[in-house]
Amino acid sequence: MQQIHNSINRWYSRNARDLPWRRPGVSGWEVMVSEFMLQQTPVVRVLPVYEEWMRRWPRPQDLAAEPLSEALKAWGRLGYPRRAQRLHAAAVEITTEYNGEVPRTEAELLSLPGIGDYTAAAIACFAFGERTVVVDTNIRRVHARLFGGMALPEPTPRASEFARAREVQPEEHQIANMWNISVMELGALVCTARSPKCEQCPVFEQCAWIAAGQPAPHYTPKGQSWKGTDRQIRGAIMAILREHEQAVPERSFLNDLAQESHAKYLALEKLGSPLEQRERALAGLLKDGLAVADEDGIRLPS
DNA sequence: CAAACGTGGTA
DNA sequence: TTACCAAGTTT
Repeated sequence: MQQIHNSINRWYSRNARDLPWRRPGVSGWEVMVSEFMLQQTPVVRVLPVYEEWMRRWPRPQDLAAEPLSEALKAWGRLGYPRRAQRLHAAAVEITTEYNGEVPRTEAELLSLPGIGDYTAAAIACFAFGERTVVVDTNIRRVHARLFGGMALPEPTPRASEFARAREVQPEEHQIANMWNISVMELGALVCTARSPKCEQCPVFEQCAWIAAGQPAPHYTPKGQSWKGTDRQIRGAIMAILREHEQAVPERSFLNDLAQESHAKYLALEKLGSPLEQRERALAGLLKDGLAVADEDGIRLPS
């Protein structure tokens, strides 16, 4: 096992990407912002938004002082705007409850909005050097192959996976912390979901999946639906709201846009979604607090 | 616990 | 072109 630890950590030291949130001396806030943005989102899309975000709001209290609408606009097209909402809410809580300092323990981090098991462990480890067991989709996949001999991990994480993740960790604190990021990076760059680059893998010789003859996945991925979903309509509505400083009349979203041909709302018009669905999507955004309604119409929340 | 939640690149 | 996938969290 120690050989595997050494191989992957050595691989990381030579192959790790130079990312802004990995620079020596980064603040807890920098790591935290990166982790929020990286949830379900590729690094290349995060980079430009992250740079502008940190330039504008270098501390939690800087973001906390802004209305939510500014955070949602700066979030742009990163996706899952509720992450921006929760990051803003977390910044407010850090400002009021933690004197503007990002907490360093997993338990405290876990209590903040938008921070679950993975993000709490990641911030505690990467920003503060706390000893944690980080388990993300990359690490789950590497473990499934290297130790489990399977092509992919189970669709939903099992308790046994977390137990195994703890068991395979190096004993020494510093080595274990590097192991967290090393395995994650290996999964992101080499042990990828589709067409893994096994010829580049530092633990090819020890891999249980290779030894088993690279068996195919024992299940077929469920797939994420998108076309014609409420999510698509919500995204289109949010895109419109981000572009309008003033409230947008509610009827602009609910009328038969195809016939009225409002050029401004082309994004919704092209979707040709049923009225009922547009109503449901808008109601969902209002319920989630990602949009608000007043006498003038719909706008981003202050 | 399954489902909902955005977006754009890649095969 | 369709489908998968990317540093998950919440309900």
